[in-house]
Amino acid sequence: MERTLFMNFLAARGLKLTKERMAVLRQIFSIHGHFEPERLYLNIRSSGIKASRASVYRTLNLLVESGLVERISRSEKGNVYEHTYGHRHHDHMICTTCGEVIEFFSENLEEIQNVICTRYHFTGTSHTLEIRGQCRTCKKRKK
Amino acid sequence: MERTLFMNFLAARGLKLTKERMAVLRQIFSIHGHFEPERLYLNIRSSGIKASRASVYRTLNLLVESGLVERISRSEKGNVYEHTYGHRHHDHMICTTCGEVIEFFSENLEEIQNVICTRYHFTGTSHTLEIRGQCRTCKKRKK
DNA sequence: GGCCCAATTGAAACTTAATCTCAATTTCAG
DNA sequence: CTGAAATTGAGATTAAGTTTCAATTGGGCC
Repeated sequence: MERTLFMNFLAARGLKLTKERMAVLRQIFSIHGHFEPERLYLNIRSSGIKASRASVYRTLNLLVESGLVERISRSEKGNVYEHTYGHRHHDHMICTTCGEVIEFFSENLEEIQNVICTRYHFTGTSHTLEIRGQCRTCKKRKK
Repeated sequence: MERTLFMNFLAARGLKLTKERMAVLRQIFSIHGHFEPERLYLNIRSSGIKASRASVYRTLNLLVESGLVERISRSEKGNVYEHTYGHRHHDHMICTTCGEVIEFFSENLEEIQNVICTRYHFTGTSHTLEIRGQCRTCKKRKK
């Protein structure tokens, strides 16, 4: 699982397996869905493990490089991440009022992108689609 | 044109039409394509008009609110904007090898997104689709 | 196990984009 | 033209994220 993959990644780079790095990894994969670095840091803290903000950020970057975690957006108040290992690809809708993130997937959308790539002789390897607007709740509230 | 639209927007809000705001507007619409706030500020400066960074940022936000300008991404080094008025909406393909940016538009893609939004009771106001991969030239070269 | 050294850590300083403060200035309705 | 309200600029402030560097630690090697 992700633990082994991360260990292999570290080994391949001559990096060390520290308790701080393990704590970050464990915490990230225990979070269901999106998270911000600060929340990650606080979660780790409140779980009794001591790790500095610097280490949390450093490990986060390593995890992104390893492909286990992906940065999915930059909000007003910083980056948002999610772990990708064990997660099917999906896109996001983001409510600009409350910040809620809705995940969705559309086979149709994927297919059309392939068609477009072919038309432009482009070899697509990945994509990010972010739809911004208002979620049901915020839309109602505004009335 | 954009000038009139912006003036109407300001008037509707009881805001004033200042030379600084006009300078920002003029500069933005003279830039073909994407720009960053800092570049905008420097351009205005070097064109002889004096306007502070604060005013540039403040006006930029007003323009986004008015719908004349759109923030298209948040890069490592700040936000990237483009003016939308007089520009048809489009998405981007980015070659990860050479950095080339291909703009494209697909009515199909737009429609499917509307369908998805409806399904999730989400009121989409804008979106960003970025397809990463290799352009024709780089693909050929790699062989 | 124990040695050794490169990698890692934490605390605090730093960086950078963007926002805020507030006194002085400017706009514009009347 | 006048005055109230909005705006401006310079510099202070904020906050996310990175860097610095001395002290600590992991892990290959014997």
